[in-house]
Parts: sequence; structure tokens; C-alpha cells
Amino acid sequence: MKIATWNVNSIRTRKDQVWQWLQTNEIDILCLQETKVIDKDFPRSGFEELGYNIYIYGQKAYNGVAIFSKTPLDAVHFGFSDILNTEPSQNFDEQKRVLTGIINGIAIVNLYVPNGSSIDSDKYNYKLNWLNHLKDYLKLLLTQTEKICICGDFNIALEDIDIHNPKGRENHIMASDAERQALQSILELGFKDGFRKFTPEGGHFSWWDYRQASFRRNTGWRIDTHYLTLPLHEVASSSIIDKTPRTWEQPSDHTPVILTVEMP
DNA sequence: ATGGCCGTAACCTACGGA
Repeated sequence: MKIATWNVNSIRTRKDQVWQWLQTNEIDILCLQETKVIDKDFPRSGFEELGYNIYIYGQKAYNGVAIFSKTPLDAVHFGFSDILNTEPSQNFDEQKRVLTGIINGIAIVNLYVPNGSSIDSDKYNYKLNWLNHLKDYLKLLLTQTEKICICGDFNIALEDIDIHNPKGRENHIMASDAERQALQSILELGFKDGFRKFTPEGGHFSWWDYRQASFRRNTGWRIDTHYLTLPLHEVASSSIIDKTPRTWEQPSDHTPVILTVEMP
């Protein structure tokens, strides 16, 4: 089973590229982030013709997540509060960033983690609080299944080798200590990076800034990936970053990451 | 150098992104 994640930076602008990519890659489950569209305007039709069941959780202009699945999902949970009933300090579901699908006893958690803007901003604190809430959500999910794949745009480069140039990273959004610790604390629930099972060295990135010819110079960051509980990590057989869509005209600033797991 | 580039909303500019 191939599970892909792709921050498309607007599904309406990128729909032809996503369609083209799905034509040439046999993807069972595609998790999209930053769809940037309300549900009634989501461009479903071409993808349904490819045989996908479409699950969407969007809002106007910002954020938005979606899951395409060749096999219908057994259950879908929209946002944190759909299953996490504890009262959060703030309503984290105002921003549409979490969509979970259950298939064959596996929970696929599609995430668009807040960017955080800069480390001295209110958005940075929101990001840290959001990650803390995500940890509670995953703790609950772990009581329901031992097979969880969390994937998406984490907006955090966990290690220095995930950044083209880690100099000054302590004060940089996506690489500060508090963000890394918040994510590390989540991973300590029992998750391992699928991509790192096969590729231990640095220099592999999933996002390149639109400015400064970053893609041509390969000055990127690896912030999109899959984190797997051990029963899934053990059966993962490959993970690759497909840079091809980033070479196309008018691309997303992110490129897709594919994880393959061998199902019994 | 607090920007560059891109998408959205909505209106010729602001915002959010990373």
C-alpha cells in the first residue's frame, strides 16, 4: 500500500498537476494539505474518475486537508474534537488542519501543522499549543489502534541534516528547540520516521522557498514526512521524495513524499 | 536589508506562508 503526502498550496491551482501525478504513480492513499478551498468548491470530479473516494475538510482561503483513497475508508474523523472530547484551552478546529481516516485497522492521520510565522509571534505559541493538543489526540488514538501513520506538512525540521544550512536555526521558525522538542515528545509516544528508515543521510528535502531560486540551488528543508508506530514501521518497504512535480511549471513549493508499506 | 515569490481575497494592496 502506497501512502503519499503532498502540500499542494491550493488544490484549485494545482488540480491538473495532482491529477497528472496520480496518473503516473500508483497511489492508494493521498493526503493533501493547504487545499485552501471550502468543501463545496473542492474539485472532486477528475479525481473521482480516477477511482478515488474523496474526503475533505476545508475552509476559505487558508489551511484545509483532504484524503483520497482508492478503497473507501472505514471511518473518518474531522478535526481534533471529532474524537477528542477534552476541552482544549482554545478551539483548535477553527483552522482545518486534521483529518483522520481508518482503513484495515490502520489510522491515517493527515496533518497540516501550523507554520508559526516567527519565534517571537503569537502564532509561534499557537503552534506549540497545537502540537501539545495533537499529542493528547494521538494518545487517545493509540488506545484504539496500535497501527498509526501520521503524515503531512509538519513545518518542523527535526534534525540539522533536514536543513540545507542549519546555521542560525535556533532562532528560525521550523527549527527552534521548542518546536523540535514538542515534536520529539509526540514521537516518544512510539513513532518513527518512515523516510529515515531507508535514507539516513542529509541533503534530502521536501520544500523549497519560491524565492532565491531555492529549488535550482537545492536550498531546501525536509518538513513533510510519515511517522509510523512500530508495527507499521516494521513493514515499511520504501519511502521516497518525488522531486518531479517541483520541476513543473507553476508548482507547489512542496513536493510529494511516498511511503510503501507491505500489508499482510 | 525583516525583502525576495506565490495564492487568496478583493481590490490595485494585505495577509499568510516557511
